[in-house]
Amino acid sequence: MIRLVLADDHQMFVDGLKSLLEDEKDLVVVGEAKNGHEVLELCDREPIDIVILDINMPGMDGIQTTRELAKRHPSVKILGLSMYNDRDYISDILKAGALGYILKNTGKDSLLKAIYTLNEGSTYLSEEVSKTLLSSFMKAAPEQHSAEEKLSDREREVLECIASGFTTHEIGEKLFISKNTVETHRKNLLYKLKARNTAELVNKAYKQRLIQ
Amino acid sequence: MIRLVLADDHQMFVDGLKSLLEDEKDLVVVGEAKNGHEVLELCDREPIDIVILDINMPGMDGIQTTRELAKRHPSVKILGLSMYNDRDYISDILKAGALGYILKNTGKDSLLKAIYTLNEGSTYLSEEVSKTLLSSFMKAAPEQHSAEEKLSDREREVLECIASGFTTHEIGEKLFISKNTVETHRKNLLYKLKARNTAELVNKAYKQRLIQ
DNA sequence: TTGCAAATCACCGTTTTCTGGGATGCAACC
DNA sequence: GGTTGCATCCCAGAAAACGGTGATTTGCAA
Repeated sequence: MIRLVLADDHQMFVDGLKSLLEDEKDLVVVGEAKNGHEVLELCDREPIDIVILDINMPGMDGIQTTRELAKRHPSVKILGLSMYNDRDYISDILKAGALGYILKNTGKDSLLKAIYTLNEGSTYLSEEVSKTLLSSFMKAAPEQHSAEEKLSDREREVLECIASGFTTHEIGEKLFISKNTVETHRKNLLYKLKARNTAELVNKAYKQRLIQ
Repeated sequence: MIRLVLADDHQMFVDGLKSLLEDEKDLVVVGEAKNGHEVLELCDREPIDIVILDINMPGMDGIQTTRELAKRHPSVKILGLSMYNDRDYISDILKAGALGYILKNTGKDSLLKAIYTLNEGSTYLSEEVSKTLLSSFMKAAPEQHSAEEKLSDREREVLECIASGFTTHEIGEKLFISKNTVETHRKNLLYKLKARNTAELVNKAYKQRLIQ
């Protein structure tokens, strides 16, 4: 029996969801909440498997609630729910500790699938959500070809050392090459990334996701 | 009927997986690959629903393959597979365009669940993987207060200029202060962020989200 | 009012980076 | 068999960063 809590400030939505979920034999809704504080109280009081949490709630919102809940009750699985297929919402609530995210316009099937998947500790993101998150990931890493492909393995290695704060001499010792060689790599890196000095080099390396 | 491609450089593993998957009536393994190039060739030749891809392959590895595949055949769903529950692996392959990630030590059930979930375009991360990713997310935004609050406005301003590649002298002109002052700010920045030189300074500034 | 922290400026010697050369061996590709 | 890219090594002068120390002004808060 999976024990659920529903949290949404629209009572009618909660009622609908509740009736829908209780058609399932192995699900039971043990509590409802209109805001974050009520969710935390419910979870403090009795063992809960999954909290289905609207992101947009008055007072303590879904993100904050998730963060606090993940800290106080790490075993409770959190399913984020929202009308908006918004990259920042998705990313924020996942970072805060939610295991899944679905949109309110997705069907019953998707919701049930999310619940059962979360119940075993895995992650579920519905189709549209996956797409949004991926496309933003892809955008975040634009033309790798611009520079990434132009850097040799050795150059990348030296680049990392430079960013880590090692001097040319230290890098030479670390990689068992002469400091002159390291200087050459450094020169080539500056040229390839069009940077004026090490500071800008590290900056551009970050922006082009060559490090971290 | 879901059309699969299996990619792993260990033939025995591929064979085992294949026999396991073909017990399922609605799955068919239409190709096998030992490296990234073979995967791309297979997907160029015929329509594929899901590629199950080992991350650690000789030659073109799983990450690169995913990136290229996502570009050439966006409709193909990619399930990352690896022995290692490594945050960087997981995050890299998801950023590259994979929809799911499971570990080789997970059972048949989890694999099948992943396949069916991916097939409808949703995301699947197995339990351990979710935990790893979450714990790293949680760690990724720790004490911003540690340093952020300690930097003065002026220091932040100088920091940005340094990261942009301006020299001390140039920054002085830009901010209408003496280059000596800029040097002092630079020194204080190095001290406060515990960096050994500008390169590490910019690096740490990024990691602590002080810039960009 | 006292005290502290931030911002400003200064000096100076040492270390490191930056710049712009030149050079060789090796492997892959055409 | 030639070209190209990579890694390796060398040099030397100019520019910048680094490290230490000290000082003044200003503004805010205890």
